[in-house]
Amino acid sequence: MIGKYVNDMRSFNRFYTGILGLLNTHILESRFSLPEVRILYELYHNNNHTARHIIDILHIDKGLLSRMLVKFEKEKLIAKIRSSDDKRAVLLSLTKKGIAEFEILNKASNDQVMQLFKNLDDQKLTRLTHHMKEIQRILSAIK
Amino acid sequence: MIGKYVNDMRSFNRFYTGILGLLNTHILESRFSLPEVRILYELYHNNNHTARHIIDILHIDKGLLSRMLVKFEKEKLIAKIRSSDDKRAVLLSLTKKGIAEFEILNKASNDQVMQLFKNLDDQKLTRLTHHMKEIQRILSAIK
DNA sequence: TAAATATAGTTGATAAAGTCAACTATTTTT
DNA sequence: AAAAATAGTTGACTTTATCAACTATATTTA
Repeated sequence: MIGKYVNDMRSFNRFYTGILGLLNTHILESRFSLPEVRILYELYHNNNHTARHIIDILHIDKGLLSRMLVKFEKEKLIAKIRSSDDKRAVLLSLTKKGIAEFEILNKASNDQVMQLFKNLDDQKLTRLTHHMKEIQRILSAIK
Repeated sequence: MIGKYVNDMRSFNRFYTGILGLLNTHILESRFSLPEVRILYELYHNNNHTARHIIDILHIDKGLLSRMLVKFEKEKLIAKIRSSDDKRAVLLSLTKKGIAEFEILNKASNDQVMQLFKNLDDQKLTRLTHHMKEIQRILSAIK
């Protein structure tokens, strides 16, 4: 019965919402909001994103994004360069300062996960991440 | 190296944040907010919760919760009864209307997951939920 | 190719969500 | 019995998010 699977997934979703909440607490103590961190992440890993691209990936409101980018620019975390291909669009990239800031956040996030792992031995971690990869693999197929 | 595991988990977290976002879109189209739905869920599954209990489970601000409960009461979704054991505390329970409303939401959430599952065969679903349960089991140990 | 339509991004007005501290009424601790 | 702690409410405020209107440029289509 498929309903059983549905219940299992929903149970997991509630559980994992708690885990994600736990891991996000430290970020909320930083000077960045969660969506801000996600934007920085995208820019760190892929230079010359456009705002549109970020909207598509993160499903964030374009008005909200625009304002956050203005804030980032004011703080000199990002640079905006108008695209020569499409003059409506703006190419976004982290500045050195932006990169440095992100790396601090990133380090803190790693530490946070590390903390979570501290009572798990190597075998458990191997299994844990194996299960995660499998879920990712299975669910990626449904796009 | 433990750093590998950390990266794997963080990759999964980003991925699964997207899945949860996808599944929550329909809820955000309902007349309830996400935390409101989570509260209704708790009350549906455990009668005579106190507000404190819900705060501990959902890590929600008590001011915010208090207001949401007022809203629920106005809409006759919940009933509040002052505890006789502890007269500061209030016991919360869903009314018939609250139960009915929750069941509608719950049905919609099930349908949403069902939709996600529609391209996955039974074997994949068995595996998927197996991995989820294992993750839940491993991570539950770190409390 | 000119007109209509669509898209990228910005801005203003608002609404919804979340935070924080002060406060009342109890209960528990010392 | 006084002091400290807890449950819940309320008010003031900040942060996030939503939505529509708008400018500038690109793309489509008649």
